[in-house]
Amino acid sequence: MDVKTLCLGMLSFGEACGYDLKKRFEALFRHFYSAGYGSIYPALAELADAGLVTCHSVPQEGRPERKVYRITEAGRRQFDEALRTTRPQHKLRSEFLAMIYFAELMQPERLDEVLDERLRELRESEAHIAGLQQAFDAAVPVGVRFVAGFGAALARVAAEYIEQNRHMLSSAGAARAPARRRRTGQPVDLMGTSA
Amino acid sequence: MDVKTLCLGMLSFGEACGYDLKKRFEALFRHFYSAGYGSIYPALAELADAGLVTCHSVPQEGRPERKVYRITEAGRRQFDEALRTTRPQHKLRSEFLAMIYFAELMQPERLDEVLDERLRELRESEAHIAGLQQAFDAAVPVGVRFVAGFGAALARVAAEYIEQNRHMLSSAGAARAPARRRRTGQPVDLMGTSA
DNA sequence: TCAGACATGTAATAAGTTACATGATTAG
DNA sequence: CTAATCATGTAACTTATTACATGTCTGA
Repeated sequence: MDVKTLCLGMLSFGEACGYDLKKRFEALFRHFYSAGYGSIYPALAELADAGLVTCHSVPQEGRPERKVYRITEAGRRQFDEALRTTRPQHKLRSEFLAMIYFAELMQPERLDEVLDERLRELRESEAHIAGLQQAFDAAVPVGVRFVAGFGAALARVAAEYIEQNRHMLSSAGAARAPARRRRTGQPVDLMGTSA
Repeated sequence: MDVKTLCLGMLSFGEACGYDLKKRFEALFRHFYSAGYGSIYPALAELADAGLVTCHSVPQEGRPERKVYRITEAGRRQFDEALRTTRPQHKLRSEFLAMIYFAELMQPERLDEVLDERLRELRESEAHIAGLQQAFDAAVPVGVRFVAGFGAALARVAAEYIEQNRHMLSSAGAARAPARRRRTGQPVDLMGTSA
């Protein structure tokens, strides 16, 4: 599911211009998918070229014109096909966790800074989703509800985990382990394969 | 934190060849970071060019030679710098959630298939991490423990969420909502902005 | 007056994934 | 005999990110 397919899917809920789509992605997909103008506009142009959407320009007073895109029947078929055949991946790329992995090489202040920043982002994400959920009415598709709840659940647990376990990263534990490794000079058996 | 920096960090725990690094990434980073040979080998070559690691070839009988990489002092400084200054992002790209977002457009069987597949992957991830954790001994760095626990917590909650909420995606709810939209012909207000 | 919303796009760049290419050994 | 493990790499491809480019209106 690339940005192109996602735009197609979004348009199946109703017409929109590129700017609208960006806002919707921002509001609803923020916690699990990102898409900037640099990928949305080219995607819409390609969809139009392929006849999967139509585009009509709407001039406006005092603002730039809107290019409103609407999905075609061919577009709906194409999206349906994508839903049936695309393998839905779920990929996390966390430089945060990668960094924490090396916690013992970090300054305690830096470590706190990184953890606090992540907590702040998680809290913000929780609040954002809570705001969305409050605005949901009966007509909101079940999938939209489901993914919002999913995001809320993950953010809550991630924040709790950090709060409840960050103590193990601080001085107490961090001071001993590296000392031991420096004494022996042996690489750590990180996978338990040599034991 | 790109693959290059991550290789540098891994090498700070002990020397290794590209093949080893791949295995370690696979074992320890699998749930939050992916790196294939196609990114690891070029990364190591660049690190060597920059003098951040040294490389010595070790011929072996009956197997291809190993190119063993060892981090240099300059390399340690560079990695330290990266830990101090890199902004640790945490990015999820979930085509799974994107697909579920459109659940009402999916065939019930396909929906089940997708949910079951994700559950299977989550269970596998949980089992994999549990295996790692059992092999941990006292010398395992605290950061390694922390990220393993983090992954376990997230996988558990994700699986629970799916199991406890998948019912809302099935026929009962899914049948009504789209009907309403088709009757009115109005785009759904997905962000609660027009309410 | 100054930031932010509205609205579109292109081009350069970065980065990773996939496929290709090779080849011996070993366990089932 | 067949698949997996060991071990290295390149090249093409796909994709998204970032910076650039432009300009008005509105609210604080």
